Amino acid sequence: MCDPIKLLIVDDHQMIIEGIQSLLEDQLTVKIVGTATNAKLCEQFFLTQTADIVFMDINLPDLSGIDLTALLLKKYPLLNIIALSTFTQGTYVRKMIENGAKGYLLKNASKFEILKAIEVVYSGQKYISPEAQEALNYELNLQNKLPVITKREKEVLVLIIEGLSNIQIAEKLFISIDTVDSHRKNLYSKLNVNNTAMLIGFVNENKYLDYL
Amino acid sequence: MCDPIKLLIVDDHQMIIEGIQSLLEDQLTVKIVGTATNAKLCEQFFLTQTADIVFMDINLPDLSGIDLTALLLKKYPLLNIIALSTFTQGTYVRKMIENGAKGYLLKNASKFEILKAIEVVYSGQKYISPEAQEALNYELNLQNKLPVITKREKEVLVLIIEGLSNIQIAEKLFISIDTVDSHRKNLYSKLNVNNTAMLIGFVNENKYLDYL
DNA sequence: TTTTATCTCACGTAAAAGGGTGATTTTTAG
DNA sequence: CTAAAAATCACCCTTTTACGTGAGATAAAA
Repeated sequence: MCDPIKLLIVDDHQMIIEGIQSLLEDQLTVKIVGTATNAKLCEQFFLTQTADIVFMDINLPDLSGIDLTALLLKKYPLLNIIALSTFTQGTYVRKMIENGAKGYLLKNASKFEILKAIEVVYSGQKYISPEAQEALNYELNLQNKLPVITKREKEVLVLIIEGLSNIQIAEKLFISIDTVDSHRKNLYSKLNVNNTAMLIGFVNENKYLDYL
Repeated sequence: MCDPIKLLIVDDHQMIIEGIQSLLEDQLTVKIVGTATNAKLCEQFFLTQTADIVFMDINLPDLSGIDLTALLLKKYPLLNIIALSTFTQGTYVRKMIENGAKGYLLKNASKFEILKAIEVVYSGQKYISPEAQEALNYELNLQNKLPVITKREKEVLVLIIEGLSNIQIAEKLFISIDTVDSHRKNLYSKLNVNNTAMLIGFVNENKYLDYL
């Protein structure tokens, strides 16, 4: 018989760690070799030990799981990281996968699903939970449908949202007021709105700035 | 020796339920008499059974834990409900306490803190975790410092945020444009901003509409 | 009852936004 | 290298905001 799969759990919630341990304690094929409640402890773990699979929470106190994933994979490219999240936010799923995570699990996952994720990822494939996959599809779909704006337009957009007038924006970007006005008009046109409030509403509703 | 304290866990995350069970399984003073992964199942539980303490997650799939707390306490006023949340959002803490919850625990609570919360609440007192208390204080503090606006001003504010012009707002509220303009001016003055974008920015940053 | 807050409306002015059109330069990508 | 996209600027006109000031009507609180 082969060695059990070495699992590291990174999550700042003791309950979650205990929950996973409890769910997996009778499982001989998986062994929890460590737990970390923040990014720093996780990094320290890898200084002396290793793991086959990492369960990575998205929300960590010191560093986001998204960034920690990128950081770890830069050092240890062969690591199998499975995201562990409370919410099904397409943006998170997308970013984790982009950063090299091999799987995405929700915290309401059943024991069966957890084991499946571990096995699938350990065998070299990806495992994304159905809800997360759906959110990801929705996200990618939405992303394709969202209007594309240019770099400069984004700069102007951000400043508009911050409450600057066209004049102030012009001063800040060292361009003419007319140019700012042009960018503003193009934004209105592309995002299909016709005043500042609607512009900001669009950005908020679609979390538009996350895409740029 | 007295009977163990009957505990009901309401949380849609299997890991959390398992985690709490695992943390409390060697504890003879507490017995988990049920678990519910949504509001409906929780209500059904109380049709046939009862509990001394309820661990109530804030984020449930069908109904928020905040609303479910209010609903349960209307039917069973003597219930001891302890909120269970991932995040320390002052608004949540405030609303749960306002709705009659007897305690507030974070999901990164230790076994010791969980037991303490159960005991304190069971003895008739309130238990709010330090972080939650701090957030609550901050919230209440902030709340006192936030400008007060009138009912009508709020109506106008909401419509401004939705992107309506003064004219459209005037039509909607059956008042003159000048009146809308007055309300707008008063809003700007009270919230210390000087254009629409800053107004919306203020509302978003302070989650201002939650207070009204 | 009397004060106070709220809601209402009006007038006027200056600044800014909203909308259209067109044109030049610079960058980027095929 | 060349076509397309992006960024720049200009001018026009209308509408809307922004800001000030004042004031009557009504409802709530002291």
